[in-house]
Amino acid sequence: MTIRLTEKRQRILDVLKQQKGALSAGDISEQLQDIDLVTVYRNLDLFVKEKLIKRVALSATEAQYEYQREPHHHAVCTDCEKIIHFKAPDAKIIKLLGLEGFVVDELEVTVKGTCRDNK
Amino acid sequence: MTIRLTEKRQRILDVLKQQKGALSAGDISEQLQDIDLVTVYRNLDLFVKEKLIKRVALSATEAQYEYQREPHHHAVCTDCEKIIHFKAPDAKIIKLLGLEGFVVDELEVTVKGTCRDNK
DNA sequence: AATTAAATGCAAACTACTTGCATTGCAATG
DNA sequence: CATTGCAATGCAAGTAGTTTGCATTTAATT
Repeated sequence: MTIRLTEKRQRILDVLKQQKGALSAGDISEQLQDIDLVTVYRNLDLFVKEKLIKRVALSATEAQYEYQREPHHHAVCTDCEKIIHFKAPDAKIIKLLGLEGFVVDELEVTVKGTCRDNK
Repeated sequence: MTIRLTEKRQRILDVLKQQKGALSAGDISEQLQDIDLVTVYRNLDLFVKEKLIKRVALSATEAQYEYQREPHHHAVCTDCEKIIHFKAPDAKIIKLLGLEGFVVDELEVTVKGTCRDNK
């Protein structure tokens, strides 16, 4: 399946592309006042299916989406709420997990703690 | 701060304690018909603050809560939606992450993939 | 027993998200 | 170039999960 990259889709995707971190549907809609929120939702779903973006579960209250650059993980600072992106040796970690009878497609590491800024 | 363990709180906590996996507020409310859903929500929030239970972001549509036994991680099967709990050598993994200037309090590993049952 | 504060329930509000349906836009075909 | 058809969008309304306000009950303290 290949998707049609309409002008509105392009612009929604651009907002995510320009953003370093994650955005909610509402955040995106605010930046694109002429595009209906419903259209934003529908296209975010589509982009996730197409693996152009990723839905991340960092907020408890709303879904957030990130443009899919190289895969990476998240460190959430419980003091300042800042989210740090980092890479890790995924293959090594998966080996450490020792999961028998489970084929890993995707690894997601989230750590909570405090960043140096809060000392 | 220490909390008062009322009868209803006890019963809400018991439901979670008996459950191996995670439950939503609605799930719990169904099992405790005489306790108002609002009370369930309020106490779940309280338990999370008290670190008696943990809020996990495994479902996209609703919050789920788990009784806090030993810390563990989750493997989500994308075919059958089953959630497998497993332990991992957390200290070793944290070392592998090489996070400079970030003090890790909590490690959360989630993997997505397929379990043997779906072959 | 009287006082006070916390816990609970009910109704209503609020927020994130989804669905139905009418309209518009676009692409392919004759 | 007009016609057909389907995909994309918007609007309004609906749904689901969660929160808030307020009155009432329960429980601890004196």
